[in-house]
Amino acid sequence: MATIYDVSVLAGVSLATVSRVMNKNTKVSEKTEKKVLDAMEELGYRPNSIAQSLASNRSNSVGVLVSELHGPFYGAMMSGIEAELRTSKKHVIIAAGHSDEQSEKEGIEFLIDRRCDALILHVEAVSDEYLIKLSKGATPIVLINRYIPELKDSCIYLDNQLGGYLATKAMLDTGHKELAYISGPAWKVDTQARLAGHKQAIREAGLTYNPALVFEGDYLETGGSEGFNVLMQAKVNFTALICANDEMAAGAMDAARQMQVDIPSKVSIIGFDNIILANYIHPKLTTIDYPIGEMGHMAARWILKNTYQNKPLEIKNMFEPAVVHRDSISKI
Amino acid sequence: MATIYDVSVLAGVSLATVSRVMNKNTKVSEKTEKKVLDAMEELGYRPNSIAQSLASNRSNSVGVLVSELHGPFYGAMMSGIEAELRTSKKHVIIAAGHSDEQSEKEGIEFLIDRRCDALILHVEAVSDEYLIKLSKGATPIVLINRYIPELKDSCIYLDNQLGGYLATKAMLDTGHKELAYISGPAWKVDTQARLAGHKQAIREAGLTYNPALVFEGDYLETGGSEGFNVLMQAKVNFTALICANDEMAAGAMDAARQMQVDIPSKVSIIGFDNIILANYIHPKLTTIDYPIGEMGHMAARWILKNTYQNKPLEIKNMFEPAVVHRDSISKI
DNA sequence: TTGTATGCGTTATCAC
DNA sequence: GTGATAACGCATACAA
Repeated sequence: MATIYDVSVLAGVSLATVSRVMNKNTKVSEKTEKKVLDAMEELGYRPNSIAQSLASNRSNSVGVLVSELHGPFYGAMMSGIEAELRTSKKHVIIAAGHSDEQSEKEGIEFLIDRRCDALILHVEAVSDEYLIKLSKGATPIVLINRYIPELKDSCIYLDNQLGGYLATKAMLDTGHKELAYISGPAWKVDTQARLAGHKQAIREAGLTYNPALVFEGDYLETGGSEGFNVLMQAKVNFTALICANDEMAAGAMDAARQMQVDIPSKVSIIGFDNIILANYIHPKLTTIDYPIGEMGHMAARWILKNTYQNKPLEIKNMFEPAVVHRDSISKI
Repeated sequence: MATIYDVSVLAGVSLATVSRVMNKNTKVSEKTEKKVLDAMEELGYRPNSIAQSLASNRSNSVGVLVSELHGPFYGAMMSGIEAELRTSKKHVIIAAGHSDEQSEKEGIEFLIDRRCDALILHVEAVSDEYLIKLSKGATPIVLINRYIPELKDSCIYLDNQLGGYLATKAMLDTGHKELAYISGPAWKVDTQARLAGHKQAIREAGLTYNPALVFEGDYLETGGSEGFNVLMQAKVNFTALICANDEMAAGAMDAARQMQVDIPSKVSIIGFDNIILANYIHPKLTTIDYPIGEMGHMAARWILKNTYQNKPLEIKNMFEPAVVHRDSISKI
């Protein structure tokens, strides 16, 4: 592979001059520039970005840590990030954290060792303290889907409580008064926020919150089915079921079908996240839109602005969810 | 950040010795090793992988080019790749090609410039010639989901024709004789192979292939709906519909529901790919399993073996699809 | 076993 | 406007 040195020899200029025409930061006379460009062309020269990084202390890469690489949610997020970064010639290094503390920490260290210029983290298992300490380090970080007061400017998050509120409100507004709820794992912050929104809506409606109508799921389809079965067998009545994510809603719908419980005439269901699946199942799932792709874009833009000083970009930290009306809720 | 130099000073040894204890390739006395390790610990030393790469001419990173970052298919693939590579401390740099020739080429150059040790490519738009020429370069490449005779040892692919054959055979075996087919875009190689398998099965069954029963879709849900509608409006009868991928099958099922055509009693449907969606829709979609996650693993293993000389790993180039029986086919 | 010296391909700070 | 030359942080051939 041709190096900058080869180019300089062929062009009959110094090594520094070649570097200059590449980086366009210093004036170079037109004719020497042409000589250099021609030499590059002839040699098929491609800069070695590793060497560039070492010398400039900039890797032009941003590390992204997600829980899983598969799944519709993270796909949309990474797609948003990549699209935004690509236009600025930055690139993405990915790692998976698997929602496990040790694994998440390893992933983060891994990315820092690669000298990423900044990190976009979607982490669930590490503590706030760890992240706060991390943010004091040399590598800027932006948090997606997590809100930490001390780090609020670098958090891109959804108002999960509002989402839980809106989901519940959608049921209340259509006349439902007996509401069941399938939540995510209790330790997750978004689980807590969504449930808090649920309670808030119930309170505002003058109803009383009944823990017997809540089932703790796992954000997986199976948890949804299980939750539906458990709730049906319990001695509680409900006409509406709020699921903390779409996958559990799909599982619940499946369980309902097996029990011959018609959706939505017998039980109305609403999901959360608006993953692509929601539009495919039958009846099409009414859900809460989680603009994760847009949030990925925003996280990338945050980095473009704060780490690469690109432009005076507008940053929006908090995103608001909205109800996507489809066919899984019926009036009562 | 502490450098190898800082460590050497604190440990009272030479710079080279520190490097040695890191790379474990040369013998170092136990006590000096301990001195070094302690110094590293004390300084919180983390090797600069950029500098390592420059000096060793190894980036320990493999570039992955996929068409899209979102979507269940690529997610599963990347997940397989990352899992396999992570265990060997290699990392993944991703780029998206968007099924566009120019974009795919840019992505590839981008990854090569980053001095990836090897590339895993899922490309559709670039020509065989381009890839053959590329393979002669310094960076090893492995192709996923593409078969090029000249490059066969570095291709990890599915027997798409067999898949098309099996899908059709599944219909024939349950008594169907009037088969409609919704294909992908004609220019794609997997489209062609799947259709070829379809024709082969028809031929073997002693039936005649009727182009009027084939609709060219786009591998998207909308293409499936459109295809179903077009086929229904045409003056052709069919009791079975073979879709070249699951998304189109889902679209077709949706169109069928709107036309009050019951699946599978009136029309049986089979998909292709076995994306996660197939298990969520109703009726659960019978389809052809595409072990893309496993193939991602294998591609990564190929690189571990050929580029990093890791172990005597077994490489399987061709994967065979299999029918996943669910609920969208009924006997006739 | 350990140390010295050189190179990897750039960028950047000086001079001129 | 252009050219030397010193970093950048590490690996490694060669000595000792």
